[in-house]
Amino acid sequence: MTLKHAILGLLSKWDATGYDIKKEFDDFMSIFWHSHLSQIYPELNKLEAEELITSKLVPQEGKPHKKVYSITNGGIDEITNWVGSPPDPPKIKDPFLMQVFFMDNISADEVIFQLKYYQGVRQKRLKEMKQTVQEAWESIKERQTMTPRLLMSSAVLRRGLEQEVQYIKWCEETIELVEACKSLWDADTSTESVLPFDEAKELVEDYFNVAVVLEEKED
Amino acid sequence: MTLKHAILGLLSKWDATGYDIKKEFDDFMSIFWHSHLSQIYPELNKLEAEELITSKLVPQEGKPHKKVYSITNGGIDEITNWVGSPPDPPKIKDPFLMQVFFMDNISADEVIFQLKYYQGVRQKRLKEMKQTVQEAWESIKERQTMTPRLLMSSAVLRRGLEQEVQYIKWCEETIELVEACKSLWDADTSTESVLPFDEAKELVEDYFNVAVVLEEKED
DNA sequence: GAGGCCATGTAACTCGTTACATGATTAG
DNA sequence: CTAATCATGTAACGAGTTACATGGCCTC
Repeated sequence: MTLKHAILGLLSKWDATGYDIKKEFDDFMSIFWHSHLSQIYPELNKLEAEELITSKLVPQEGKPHKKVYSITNGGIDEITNWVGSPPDPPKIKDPFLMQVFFMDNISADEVIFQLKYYQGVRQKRLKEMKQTVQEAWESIKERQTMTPRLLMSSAVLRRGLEQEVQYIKWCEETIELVEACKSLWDADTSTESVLPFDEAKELVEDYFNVAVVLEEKED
Repeated sequence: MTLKHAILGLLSKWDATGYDIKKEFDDFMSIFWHSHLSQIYPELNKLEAEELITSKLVPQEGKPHKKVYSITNGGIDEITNWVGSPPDPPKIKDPFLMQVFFMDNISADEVIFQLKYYQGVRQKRLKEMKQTVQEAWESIKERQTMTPRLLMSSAVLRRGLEQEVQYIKWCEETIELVEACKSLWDADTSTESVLPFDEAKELVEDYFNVAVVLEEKED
């Protein structure tokens, strides 16, 4: 139940409509959250019923009327409490990594194609994020003020950027590994694998070591 | 709808019971997937009805009977197809990053406490993963064979490890940043922020640069 | 004697996604 | 004239979580 906190957190910064909230999710919070309007609107009604937020109708010309929500004291309590509460252990779902895990079912060339394609997806995402961060940073420099709010969002944005950079690098290195080990896929025809085990072993160990991940391997 | 593929993928490797599948999820696939037994069992029945898998009852002594599932040709088609199909763009949910995003609502000391706590959570996870990988790697070296299957799982495991390493590093660096900018939190009392903007700016820019994330910043 | 492991499930509920429904304004 | 943006919602369905139910065996 965290959509609740995503909304309350946002409303602890500015008043907003459901539509605004959706845009904020997509623009600045997509690193850690996403949701549909059809989920946001009912949630807003629920939060209003719980008296954590209030709304007022604002008529507009040439545009549909809008319902602007504000947080209540109860809402502030709820979000402050949640932010300070023990974080849940991470529960990751990454369908692409799952596809990779099962890619022994397709040919080496197809594996490389998939990795390249996904690398492109992530590269595009990174580019967009970089632009967002850049623009945000420019406006901070103009205003010449730094606040806890800006500091914490910067931290989260950096985490988002570095995650993308790393994923792209991983794709790159994994493509190289598969390229080097391609002959393993044709091994069913001969009794012995075309690539000798010791060579493959070396390649995989190097692949792990560039990631500085198994330093104390030999002790 | 990917639980389906998680199960089919696994059964494309070995026959297994619902219980086995759950353990495999938790032990080797937790990097990219998780599920509850109460979700797995009904899904298995559904997949059997769709004739993508079949089952046979195996009675056991001293233990409850078990239902061992095997994949059918239809199941193989389904999983092969899915693995080769265009990957979905990532949709991440990271409640801890969301907490961080809203941590301007609590004190700098509490922020640091939360970051340290979560760093510990991730460190524990990394340690467990390292052990799993080490054991898997030992048994591969004993068997002296490398296959596409082993190669692709290594790739995924490395991604999991490096993700943890990076998250831990990020916690560390973010703690340092908050430590250095602590005085921003007391700024409401004085008109001018205790930490001058230019100093804060420097700190944040360094923080971004250690992540090698905004190289082309000045051009 | 308490708790964990093996083993399978149902029921109730919450959360998340897709499709449907409406309707004016503006940019390409 | 088509698509996007602004703006709010409902309905149906699918996915995921928590609680409940059963029961023997083994370890601390």
